[in-house]
Parts: sequence; structure tokens; C-alpha cells
Amino acid sequence: MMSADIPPNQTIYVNNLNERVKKEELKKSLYALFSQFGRIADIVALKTTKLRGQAWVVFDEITAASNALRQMQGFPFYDKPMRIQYGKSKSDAIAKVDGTYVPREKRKKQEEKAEKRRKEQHETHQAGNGPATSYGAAAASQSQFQQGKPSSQEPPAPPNNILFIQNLPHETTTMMLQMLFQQYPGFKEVRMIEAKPGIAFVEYGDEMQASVAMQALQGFKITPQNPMLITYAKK
DNA sequence: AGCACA
Repeated sequence: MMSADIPPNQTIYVNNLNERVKKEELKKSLYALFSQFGRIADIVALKTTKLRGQAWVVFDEITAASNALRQMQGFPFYDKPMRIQYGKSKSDAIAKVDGTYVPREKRKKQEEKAEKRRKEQHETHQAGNGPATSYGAAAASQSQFQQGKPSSQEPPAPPNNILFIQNLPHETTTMMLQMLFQQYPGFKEVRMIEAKPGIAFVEYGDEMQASVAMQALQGFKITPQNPMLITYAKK
């Protein structure tokens, strides 16, 4: 079957996500995976019974959303193939930008006229801990040249099929890096060292393949504060 | 399966 008759939208709706993955990690991994298609304005994921296993990835551009939908359809993500459709409605992040945003409070008032008090059950709990919108600011110029801090005073190591990644946020997981690096041919494995947060090694079949991945992901930000610095590992 | 953003 095809992915329904929903018209293109800047937002893609992703489901069949692994429900064991924690919300914040899920968002970061989705961000890492999807920002290759264009700037991401927001990612929405809730863990309520109704909404777990699903997420909305909001792109600035419809074309980015379309490419993401086509190319990532069925992508194995945390051991489950992603199912992707266009979102059914406009995301708040977009409405806020194009001026059509109506705060949720007022919207309720309008609806109440039509459907009095049906489910006056409000379950307001769980104070979200992270700025869910930080991604918007983050994505400024992914995969562009961004002079990250070349904190190394050493001459660059010669080409190697193993890459050395620095300046990662401490919450980075092997899985998150795998999502990113496995997109490039020749990918073998990610290695992180428990005792040394913030760095990782990524192995490819040969030096050429490693260099392609390095160019593609140099400066990539998993979080706004952390452009990754990629060099060849020392032999 | 399940279409939200507080």
C-alpha cells in the first residue's frame, strides 16, 4: 500500500518507532538522522500511551520533508523499520513563523462551542526537562563549513580507515553515532570508550570511505553546542 | 495502531 493520500507537508509523521527509547535520546537520534535533508525547525515526540512510538519531524522546507520521506522510508532505526508519512496538519513551529499560529488556549475556547464538555479530563504532569525547541537554533548550517574549534595543536594525522571523533555531547550513545555514520558506504563500527566521554572511533572499510564520511559529517551538531570534530585516528 | 505541539 502507498503512504496514504495525505498531501505534502513540511512535517513528516514517523511511526513504528522503538518505544523503549527515551524521549530525549529519540529526539536527538532523529535529529542526527534527518538533518541531512535540511534544516529542522522542531521535533515533537510524546510518551503518552496514545503517542508513544511516533514522532513529528518539522522541516523548514517541504522538499526536505519529501526527500526525507522517500529516502528514509523503512530505514532500520533502533531495530525497527521507520514508517513515514506526511503530517496531517501544520506544525506549531511552522505556524509561528508564518503568522498563522493560534495559541492552544484560545483554540480550545473556539472548539468548546462545538463540543461542550466531553472529556474534561486534563492530565497535566511531567515537567519536560529539555528545551525541545533547541533543535531549531541548532541546525543553522549543518554540513557546511563551520570552523569548529581545531583544538588540536598537532599536525593532522594521515588518512586512516578509522576516524577519531571529538567534542561529542556526553550523552551521545553508540547507537546515535551509528545512525549517522552508517549512512556512508564502507561503515564497519562505532567504538566509544566508557572512561572517556566525548570521543569515539568510527571504522570504515578503507581510507577513501572514511574520508567521504569525514567530509560529510565534519562539524555536524548533535546538540547546538557540540560541532563534532573529526580527524583520522592515529595509526 | 496510535497525527502533536501546553
